[in-house]
Amino acid sequence: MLEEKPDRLRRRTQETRSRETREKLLRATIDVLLESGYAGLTTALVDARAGVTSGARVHHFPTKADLVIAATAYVYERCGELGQQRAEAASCSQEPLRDYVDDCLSIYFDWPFIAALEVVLAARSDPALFAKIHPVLQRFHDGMRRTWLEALVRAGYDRTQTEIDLRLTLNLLRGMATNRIWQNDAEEYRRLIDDWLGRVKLVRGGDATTAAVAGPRAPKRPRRRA
Amino acid sequence: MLEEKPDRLRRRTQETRSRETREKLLRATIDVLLESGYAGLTTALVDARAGVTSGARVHHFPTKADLVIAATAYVYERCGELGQQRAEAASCSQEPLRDYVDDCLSIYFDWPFIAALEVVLAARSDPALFAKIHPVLQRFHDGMRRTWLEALVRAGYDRTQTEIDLRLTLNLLRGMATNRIWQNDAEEYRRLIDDWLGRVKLVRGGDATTAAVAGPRAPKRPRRRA
DNA sequence: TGATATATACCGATTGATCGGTATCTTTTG
DNA sequence: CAAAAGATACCGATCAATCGGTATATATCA
Repeated sequence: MLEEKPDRLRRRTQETRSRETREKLLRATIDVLLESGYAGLTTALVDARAGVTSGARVHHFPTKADLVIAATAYVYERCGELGQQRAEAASCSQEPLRDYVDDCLSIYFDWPFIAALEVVLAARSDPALFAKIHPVLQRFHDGMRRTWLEALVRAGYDRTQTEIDLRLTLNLLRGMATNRIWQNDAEEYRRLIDDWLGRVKLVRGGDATTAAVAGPRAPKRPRRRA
Repeated sequence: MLEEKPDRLRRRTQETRSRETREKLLRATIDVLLESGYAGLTTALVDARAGVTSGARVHHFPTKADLVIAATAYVYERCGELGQQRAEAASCSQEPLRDYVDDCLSIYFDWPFIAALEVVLAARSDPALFAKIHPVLQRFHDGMRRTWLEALVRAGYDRTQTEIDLRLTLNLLRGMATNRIWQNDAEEYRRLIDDWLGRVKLVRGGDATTAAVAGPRAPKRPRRRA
């Protein structure tokens, strides 16, 4: 009864097997979270989606909470890395605040926001879950804010004002993202965002048509407050 | 066998009994929704909170979904009425956009938003629930937008620009409200809102210090676009 | 008015299904 | 072989909904 599996298919170390199963489970958890919500997320659904038995799941993630937390952290990690890359690229862009918006949109107008919101809302009435999820969120948001702030400062933007601009922009987009759950009027969002970006330019540079466009090339600190 | 119940306690019509029970159930549903979330909302919890038997609940609201939908509509109705009153009062106020913000805050920075978000997010993955909840949301938002827009126009604001301002403001506040679920930094929100209101004034009137303040007393149409 | 009929409100035990978690056994890897 | 990984069977708790029945209010009519 010798196994005749070709060598190219063998050589599966335990670490590899383990990692693969874990990843399948995490991805499946996100999928189910998006499709059925936290309330509809059952371990059986995750097992089926991942193509894994319940025993395997329990082996890696003893409880449902462990699974959800790990999945959320997994998502945020990817998003954080992506954001960092984009921020770096944006620091020598023509319109870095627009790049920030685009980066936010890729999170808030897409599945990562939905997944996170499902978990956050569930954690609202589950102290144990909240305690574990809070540091993950905190870390991600602090990192993103810091990364983008530095990138914009490097591009010649005023630090104090930009800090406010970033926060306003983020909350504006987050509000739209929340609304999008039940009403997705993409055209309206686009118009509002354009209008908003126009105002930020106006306030920053004093003149709408020249200031921000000059941004990176002429880092002469175009400040102006109140 | 004459009944000697004093007259002041008798005369409970069926309609009265019915209304009382229904209202107790709806309030209890909101309470449980806020305390335990949609996932943690069980009919037994609602029964206990309302001080009503399961039979009574079923009689008025056959299914859990019926209960939740009715409760949500109940909340939105109250909020809509309140908003209408506030908008009317604001049309002859010193700073009506600030009044709009305050009205929004009373909804978004308080329990109505939480309750609504729980339901909306649940409805996201429950088509039947979604179909029933969508008209309720649509109606409320359209009403509020229209009410406040007319109030501000009456106060002398430019219609086209104000429509955008209202939408931007709403989404900004909604974004903060969503963030508040897991991180409540009231002081930061206050600063951001002030900054935002300052910019809106700036754009509208051309001059930050005079334009909007002049609003109601001198409704000389302080328009000025682009 | 008062007796009767009917409709509405309410009760609570039960049920069938679901779900998270445990316990145990088998397979794979080192 | 030993230990990690994975599979299978099962348990106890929970929950939404059903259902047969009682109590109260209202309509009908003699």
